[in-house]
Amino acid sequence: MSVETTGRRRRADGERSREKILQAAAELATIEGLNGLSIGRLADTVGMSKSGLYAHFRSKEELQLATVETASRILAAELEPGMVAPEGKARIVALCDAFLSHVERRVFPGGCFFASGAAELSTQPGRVRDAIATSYRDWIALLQGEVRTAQAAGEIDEGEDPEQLVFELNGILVAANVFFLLFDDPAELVRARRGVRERLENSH
Amino acid sequence: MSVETTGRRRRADGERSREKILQAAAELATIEGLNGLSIGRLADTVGMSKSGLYAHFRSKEELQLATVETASRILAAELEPGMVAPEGKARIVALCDAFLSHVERRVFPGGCFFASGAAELSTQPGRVRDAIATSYRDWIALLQGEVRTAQAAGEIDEGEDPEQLVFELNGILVAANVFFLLFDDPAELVRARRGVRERLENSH
DNA sequence: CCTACCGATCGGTAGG
DNA sequence: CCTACCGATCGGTAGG
Repeated sequence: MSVETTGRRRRADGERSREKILQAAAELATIEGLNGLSIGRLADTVGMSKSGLYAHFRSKEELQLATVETASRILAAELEPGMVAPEGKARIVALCDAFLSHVERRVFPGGCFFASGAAELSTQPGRVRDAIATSYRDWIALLQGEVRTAQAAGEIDEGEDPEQLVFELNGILVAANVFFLLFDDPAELVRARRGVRERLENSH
Repeated sequence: MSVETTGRRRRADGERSREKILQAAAELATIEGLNGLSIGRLADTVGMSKSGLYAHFRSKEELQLATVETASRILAAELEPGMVAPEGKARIVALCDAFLSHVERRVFPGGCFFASGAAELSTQPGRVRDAIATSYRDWIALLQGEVRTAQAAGEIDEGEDPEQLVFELNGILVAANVFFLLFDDPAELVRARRGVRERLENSH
């Protein structure tokens, strides 16, 4: 076995270990918060020493930023069933359903990672807050693009303001997330699915 | 000056001091979170020693519970302009406007105390979480009552499900709160006011 | 309401 | 990736 092979294996182990840490961090952060998440407890969770984590991330902020990135990839994978639906109105409904499904299945135990992170960090300036805001802007821009596509296809009235419509749809999703968790009641998700559909019907 | 008078004054001083602590706690909690709020920093903020706070509150949980109660009274006072509007549809609009106004004026620097608290504590069982859930239920029940009154008066279609309608209105308010803070953009509040009005118009 | 203190835990570092 | 450690801060208490 050459030195090169050993080197590759070591690097691969490091990658796997890093992924394991970030997966746990993304889940824990939706319960403890991104600030409440402590490196000591995270280390215990993944069966590692605190300084073991510092070998992967130079500071808590670096860990938080990598965690946001990981959460972003997890959410993108969850939204994939929506992204493969026919563009326009159908895709908007499928994206909203995929979002609500990932909340219901508690992919993140504390609900949507970004709703949780936004609520916690919206008043705390810094790189972590900015990363969350950027992810949210991307999500909103994605939905707005689909609204415009739907308008061009005649599925949604040209008189609808895409920003207004997406604000309202997103409001339904955010509310479903927080009240599903607070009241532990799936009826909130049912109301959200109905709300999304009726809002889109009323837009044509 | 009698002993009795001194006793009364001392008690009044204690009350004022307690109110000062709780006012600061309610504001700080929307930035640091109800868990992130530390007794040491809160003591510094109000110019008192840590153990001075423990003379008022036996534990952090007691302080948190008293803080939720204070926030509830602050919010009720903010909603008063809505409560004095004519019952039914007008009161619903006025209540939503009063809510959005208190967010815009940053009565709590981190936005709605209960949205912030719900996002933080919805997955953390305990008395504080329960107190926030109860306050939210009261708010929702209040709006649902106004919807039924409006239906009885013929202002809102009898076919509307009050739970569904209030879920959607509340969704607009929750979304306005989080995105106004995250993007620091008053346009989110404009969209919320428009969304509330259009949703109510479409219900008749 | 204060000073003085407790054990536990925080983020982070030295050195290997 | 580890052990061993740092100063700071946490919630909370003793005693006044």
